[in-house]
Amino acid sequence: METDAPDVAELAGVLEQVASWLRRTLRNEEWNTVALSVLDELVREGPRRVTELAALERASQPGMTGIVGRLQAAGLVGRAPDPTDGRATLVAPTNAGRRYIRERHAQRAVMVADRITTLPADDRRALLDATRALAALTHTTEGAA
Amino acid sequence: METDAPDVAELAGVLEQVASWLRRTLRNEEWNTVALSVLDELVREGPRRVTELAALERASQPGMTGIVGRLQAAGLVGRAPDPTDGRATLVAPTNAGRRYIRERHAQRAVMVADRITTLPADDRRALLDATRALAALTHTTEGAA
DNA sequence: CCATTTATATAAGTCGGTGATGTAATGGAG
DNA sequence: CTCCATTACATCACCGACTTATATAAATGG
Repeated sequence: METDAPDVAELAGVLEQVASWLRRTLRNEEWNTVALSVLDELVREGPRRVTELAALERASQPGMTGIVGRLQAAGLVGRAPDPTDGRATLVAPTNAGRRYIRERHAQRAVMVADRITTLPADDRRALLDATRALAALTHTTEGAA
Repeated sequence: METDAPDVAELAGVLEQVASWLRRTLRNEEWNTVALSVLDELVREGPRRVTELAALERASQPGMTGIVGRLQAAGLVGRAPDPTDGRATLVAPTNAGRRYIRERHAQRAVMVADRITTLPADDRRALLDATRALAALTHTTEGAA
């Protein structure tokens, strides 16, 4: 067997360790992972309904209502009635929310950069080369079935 | 400026999206992230004290005692007194715990493999080539200061 | 052998989550 | 238009997991 060629199972294991490392390192005291993910999604993709957010994060609708409520109380998102459907509420980031995400991204970039500078040059190269592929990995196409 | 060359900030952003994707996709109903990480750590690295685990996961010691207690109640880990220090408790995985982690890793590998097969060949290549670098990224040397 | 420190367990309280349910708006059938 | 089923969101009651503070037991230093 060729022990040098990493296989998919090995990659899968490493990915989970990366997730675990990020979780321990980027931990945020004031907002939990789901709330941050919601805010990030809203900043990246624009306004969303509460139910859409709940489905995205695999959370319950009441749970998402609570998260949105806390984000709103902190001034990071706003609620507005959906003009196309009177039952729905559109959640959108405020300027403060966008700024918060921007600052968090900057901190995170610094942390990752610090870490990367300690790696050998070929590892650094491999990581940067994999950026696009990693992004493609997360662009879920789970609608296909 | 060269828009084609991904920089570190972009990589950092993508990494967080990978973490978010893994969180949503590999979600486990019966055990939370920290408990799974603890069990994984014990299987990979061997027995650990409760306090060591708490520090690793950045959790409080009582919180970790609870997690270990639930894992023990489910038969996935065992407690034993540390022969070198009567105050300490060594937590070690049981065979059932090792089997649980093995099965979870297998499921995870299948999921990642499915996802990867839908990617273009060069993305697949880039990801596999980055496996070692990603692993290196998580081998924290934060003791250095 | 007593005092201090260390490792873990227990207790009380808080916070965030879920399921069940209520309310308001939409949309199709008659 | 009226009625009814469906949909979107909010509210309620409850539960589980985490936190700080404290207790217990063992090690360590005089």
